[in-house]
Amino acid sequence: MSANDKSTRVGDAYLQLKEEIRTNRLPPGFQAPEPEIAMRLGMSRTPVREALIRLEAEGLVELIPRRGARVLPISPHDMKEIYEILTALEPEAAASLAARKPTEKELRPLTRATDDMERALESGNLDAWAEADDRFHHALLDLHGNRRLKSFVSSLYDQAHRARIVTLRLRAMPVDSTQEHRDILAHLLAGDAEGSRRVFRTHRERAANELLQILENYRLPQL
Amino acid sequence: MSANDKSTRVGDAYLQLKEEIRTNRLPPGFQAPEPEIAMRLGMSRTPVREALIRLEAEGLVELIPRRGARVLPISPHDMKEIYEILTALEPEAAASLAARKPTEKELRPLTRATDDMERALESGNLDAWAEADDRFHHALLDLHGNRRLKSFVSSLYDQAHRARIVTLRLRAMPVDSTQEHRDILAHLLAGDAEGSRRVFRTHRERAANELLQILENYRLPQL
DNA sequence: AAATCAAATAATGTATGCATTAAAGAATTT
DNA sequence: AAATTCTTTAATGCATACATTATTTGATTT
Repeated sequence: MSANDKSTRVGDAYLQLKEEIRTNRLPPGFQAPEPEIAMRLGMSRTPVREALIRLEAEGLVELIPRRGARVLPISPHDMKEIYEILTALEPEAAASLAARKPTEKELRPLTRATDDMERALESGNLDAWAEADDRFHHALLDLHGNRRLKSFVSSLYDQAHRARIVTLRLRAMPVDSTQEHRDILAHLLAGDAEGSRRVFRTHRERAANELLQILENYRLPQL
Repeated sequence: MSANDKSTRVGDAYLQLKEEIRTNRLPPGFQAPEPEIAMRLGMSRTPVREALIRLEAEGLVELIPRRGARVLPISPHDMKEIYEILTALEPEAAASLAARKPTEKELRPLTRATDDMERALESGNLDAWAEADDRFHHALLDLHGNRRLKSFVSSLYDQAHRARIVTLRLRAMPVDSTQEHRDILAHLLAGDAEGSRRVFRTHRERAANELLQILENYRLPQL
């Protein structure tokens, strides 16, 4: 998960593998036996194995008995599952955050993230946009404070990440999405729980539809 | 998680430790170094270690560098976190299940669980009641079909389990709760999405309040 | 007796060894 | 050539070994 990653081999293996999966350097479907992975990472099988167990628990990897570790591909069905959960959780989190009337200062990280999204949009920097988008959602979870919620939702983000970076380039500029973040922020600032929930929910539903539409149009059954 | 637990030592260690934690034979706060646990389970450290990593990922155990594994206690704050998430997820799941108009036959497991809860209530068998209650919630998740949702919610049940069995005995018979399950079932049978959501949500909110109330009244800051 | 420091103990993190057994490949039969 | 059986190869699951280092114990000093 996140605890003891200070400078142990397990922690290194975990972080490195996770990053390589996120960035598609280890593409979906990639499969390799433990000894090979261990060799690539310059360590013995033991720490690699432990890292893989953690990655499996997070749904990024599958450990197949005699064939090694496999990077799990994401299908449209997976994305449906993920977005269905996000649609239930995030609007609720936004609502309860709004309900406790957060100060402008508290919401600063969200404001900054939204500003950055707008800036990135203007300059057409999609990577920067995606990064700010991610930051917005993570900051919201941080403010909300429910540790379990944050950790679970984060793992869903991680799972969906690859699909998102692919589709990001296959569609028009995310103008709506950016505007929706601005709206959510406004409702949070106003301490409007119901409004926050509603707008966030719309945001997630629209995003999910859009993404699934793209996966379908471009016939991407597997990412 | 759940995949290869056929008859490997890791799988055995995992299942056995999990069960001992659930049933308080390894009580909250219990701590022991790996070699000791390995000895108790009659195997070497290696498989124990791997099992512990999985249990840590599920939030049941904490691995503290030089002190061994610790069974995580559940505090009222933890229960709040857990119930907050369940309150967001389960009603939503019920609603979407209702929306697709499940047949009476499909809902049979829920009916049976509800019947069993009523029977257990009449005969005053609290353990049977708790088992049927659990069964109801799991069956709902199965019907709903979202694998990720089921696995996450299940892990939350597991975390909360100990607190629930303790409080079960510290309160009046769960008459309301049973009735609420009957109601939820009726709404599901009627294919009433909004009704299902509403009733389930009420159910969760009431249950959460009740439980937290008990923890507070009996001064149980740690379970 | 309290405090300080040194030696002993023990737990972890990791590497390595090894038996078992699935998968791949070779050899044989039909 | 296809099918079948036998060999070989190699990956896993687990045990074990070991260096490192936190913790405890014991000795020494004040």
